[in-house]
Amino acid sequence: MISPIQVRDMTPRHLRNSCVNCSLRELCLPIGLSQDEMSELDKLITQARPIKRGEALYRAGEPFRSLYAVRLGFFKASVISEDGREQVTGFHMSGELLGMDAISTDVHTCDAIALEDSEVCELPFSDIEDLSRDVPLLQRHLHKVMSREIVRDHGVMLLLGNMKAEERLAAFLLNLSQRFAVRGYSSSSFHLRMTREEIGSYLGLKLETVSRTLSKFQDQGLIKVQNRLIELENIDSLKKLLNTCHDE
Amino acid sequence: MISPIQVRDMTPRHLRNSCVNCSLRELCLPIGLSQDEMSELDKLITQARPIKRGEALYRAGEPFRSLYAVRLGFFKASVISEDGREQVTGFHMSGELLGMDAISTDVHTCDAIALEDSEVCELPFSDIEDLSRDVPLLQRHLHKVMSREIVRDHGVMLLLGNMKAEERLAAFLLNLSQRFAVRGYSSSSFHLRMTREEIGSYLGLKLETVSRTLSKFQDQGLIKVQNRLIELENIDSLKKLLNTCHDE
DNA sequence: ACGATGAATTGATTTTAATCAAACCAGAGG
DNA sequence: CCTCTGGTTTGATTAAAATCAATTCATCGT
Repeated sequence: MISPIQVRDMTPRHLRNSCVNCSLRELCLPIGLSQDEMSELDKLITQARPIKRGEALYRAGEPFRSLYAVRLGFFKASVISEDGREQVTGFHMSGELLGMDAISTDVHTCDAIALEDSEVCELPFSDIEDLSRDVPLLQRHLHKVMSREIVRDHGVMLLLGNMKAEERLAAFLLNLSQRFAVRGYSSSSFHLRMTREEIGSYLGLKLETVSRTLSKFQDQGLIKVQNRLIELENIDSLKKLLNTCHDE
Repeated sequence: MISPIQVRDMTPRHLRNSCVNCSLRELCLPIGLSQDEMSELDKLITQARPIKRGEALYRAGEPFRSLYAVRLGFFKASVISEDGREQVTGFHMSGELLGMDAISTDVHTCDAIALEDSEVCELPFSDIEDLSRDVPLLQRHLHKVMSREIVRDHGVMLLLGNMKAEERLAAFLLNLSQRFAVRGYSSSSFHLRMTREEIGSYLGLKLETVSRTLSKFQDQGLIKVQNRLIELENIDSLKKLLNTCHDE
């Protein structure tokens, strides 16, 4: 049986061959399924579906049928307000689950757009529910994954409600860094898949502010920026930017 | 059997007597359980627990065992960042469910503080999971409730990321108004249970800005403010404040 | 290789909300 | 009834980020 640790340390390349593995990281990884349960799960998962850069995996308003596990690539999820303002609610990379917002109304409430050529596994939600009735570990894990999304959202609220531009950017870069690290990529050097405007939308800033703040970090020797390539040169100082208490 | 509409229209007073009813609105209301299933559910629910104004229902760091359905009263939920900044993540009133963030790690990540004398039903989560394996409608509904929380959080992100102070306040007041209405209270006249500072924390504003903005609304004849008593005098104009597109 | 296009940077200015500061008010307890 | 306290309002000033505007840069297709 595959232990959580083993899979967690696998490089993305290793994850490519099995669709079960792809969905494992977020949906059903740390749960120790039996062989039988694994193969049940396997049946559930349809062929991997490729999504080209710029394409939508789904859009707000479309009927909800499935969750999607990102197998490969990079997505942004965003909501559009009635008056047309976009708010990016998250960036999602391999192993993460998309579409949980849609369960509540059986209609997608976000757009999910691929920011690079990507692949997803489609997980029909009614199958997940059926299976999770028979496999308590899966049930438990589904709940954890949804809860984790709520916790993540609370973190973003804290960021948007309390932090200054510099802190937001620092938090953003450190978060990306950490997530790349988990996936076996460099934590200190990575390529941003999104525009400054999309970063700004996520962080509640205008694109000019994002650009300026990145430049400032560069001037301070914290990072190196070459267009979308970011190198973190002083992670500790970035972290200090976050922990420094400003008020009271 | 109780239809959703019936219960939805019940006044809070009617909801007092049965603990099942209290948790119905959010957790298991719109699902049409059989009598048997209802009584199963009933067993699960422990005695209502009173929480005095100012007391914590739970605090971040405490082990997670149960979700809580607010039976009566008013709560704020808030996260504290490492450096001590508070972000109110939500206000919760009767019929709403608290604690879903804790499922992910089995530890509470928020504080939940009563803003007036309140009562909650404790719903041991392992019981919910057990029961929801046998009662698909409950399973489905639990998923919907968690998903709704995610959608709600996305709405807050949109508010924090995109809106100006006036829009945030307008959205906040209209949201409260609507939620009071659903519970059979006046939608145009209500008492704020929270301080200006708590409103500000939720909306990503300082308390002075909240106060000033309320005063401005009053000057414009949109609302009347007498300390914590709010009267909405021109709901349409408040809504217009939201829908008006400012950029592009 | 070259122009076109979308993205990013940088500067100048304005707007917005935060901050600092000083009253003011309402309710609780003696 | 009065005082104390926490909460609120309001004003003056400052700080932060948005906005407006102009280049510059990078990529892609021809």
